[in-house]
Amino acid sequence: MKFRSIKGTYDVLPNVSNKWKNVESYIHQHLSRSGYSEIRTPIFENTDLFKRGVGEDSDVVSKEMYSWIDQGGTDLTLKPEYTASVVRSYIQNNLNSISPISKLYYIGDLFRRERPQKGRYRQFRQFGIEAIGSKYPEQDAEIISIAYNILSELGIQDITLNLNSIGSSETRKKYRQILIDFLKPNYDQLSESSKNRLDSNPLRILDTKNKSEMKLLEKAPMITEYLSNEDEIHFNEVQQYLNDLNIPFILDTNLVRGLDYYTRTTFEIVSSKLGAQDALCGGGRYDNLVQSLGGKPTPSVGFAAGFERILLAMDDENELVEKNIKKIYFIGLGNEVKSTMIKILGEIRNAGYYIEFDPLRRSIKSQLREANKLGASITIILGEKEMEEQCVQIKDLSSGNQESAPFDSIIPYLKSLK
RNA sequence: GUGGGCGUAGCUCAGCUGGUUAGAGCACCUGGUUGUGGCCCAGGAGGCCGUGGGUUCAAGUCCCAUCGCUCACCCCA
Repeated sequence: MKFRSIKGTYDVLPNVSNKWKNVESYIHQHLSRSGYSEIRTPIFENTDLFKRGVGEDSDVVSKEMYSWIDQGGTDLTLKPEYTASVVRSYIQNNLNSISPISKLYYIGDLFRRERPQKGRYRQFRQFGIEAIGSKYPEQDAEIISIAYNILSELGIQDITLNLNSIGSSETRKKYRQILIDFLKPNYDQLSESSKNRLDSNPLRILDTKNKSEMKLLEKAPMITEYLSNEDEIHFNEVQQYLNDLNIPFILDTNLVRGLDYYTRTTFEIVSSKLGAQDALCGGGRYDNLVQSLGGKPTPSVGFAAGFERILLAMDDENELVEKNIKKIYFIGLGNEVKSTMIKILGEIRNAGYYIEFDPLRRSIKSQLREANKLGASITIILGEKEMEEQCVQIKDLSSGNQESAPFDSIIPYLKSLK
């Protein structure tokens, strides 16, 4: 086969597109009910936006972005994450002047050139929310609870909320040195990648999966011990509100996120139903991002969740099923009938019914089989006989009963069936 | 970028230690009388056995390479 979809991309085929649509519409509903408004930003941005926002040393920026120079010499990048783009728009459009708090959500496709595996694609879909403007812990708690509730209401079982605070940037600077001081004497026990990170980004060593490293880290000093007074008060309040909301969480002092902009609260929701890529959702507070992208200092919190992983983790039985709508199948027989058929079909469709016809000019037998396969409950049959009498046959497929109806009373007849 | 597993019909897979015209189930199409579905029955279509090379009298089967898929490392949603 000559052409196939690019590695790490996939087609959403008709048999699953409904599932996507249902999940998306549920998310739209839930988020607007919570007072969040949708924002859509372009699929590509200036490369520098992500370098500055996400961090030049992060893996995402340093080796996973789809970037190119366009014909005008501009360095562009397909969005590898949404937050930087939303914040750029927030600043550019002065959303702060409309309200001191902007509650935004998004649904869209992102691009990262990673090696594909279960739950990880090069073009993938995320939804997420950003609350820009509040520094208070109840905002953190709300964000976390929205994420948690959406996932559990979608019927995903075995979800766990992991929570941590990585403190303010000053706290982190202090802790960073303490961690380095702890790891240096154990340098030989570190993996290659951790050795490399020791200077560039030692905190990332904390969420290693390497068993011997994990053991070593059990004795490592925890970041939560070094939080400033204010960090700690904030963190305690977040936990208290989550308790008030009855949202179970696990404190995970090794939870350090990969994007550089996070401050204080970080969290992640994982599911055992996934493979190695078990994070359904991740997020946290980013109090410095707006400023570092050129806006006024504005505290913010948000999260992002991956659609592919949600669909993987969703119980098929808990699928949000579409209400059974009555389908009508129009059977036309013979050439003389076509133009009348098209006309009646249009009228019925305009009246709001679900109706389709056979564009292959197949036999009545085939058309009835097709109607049956599609799960139609009614067929309307129009052949030469009916043309002479200016009527159609309306057949109920479950009972097999069939009655004729004159052209001008088809819609009243259909209405009487309800 | 590194490693493991796997590539036979649209889908899920058989094909024993290399040996005749490559099979099944599901799906698809047609028919079971002249214009009536589901069930059933009969028939049909559909395969460069991923690709290229090698070993052999003989390769879907063995070897090498290559491409693709997949899982894991890594990273993250």
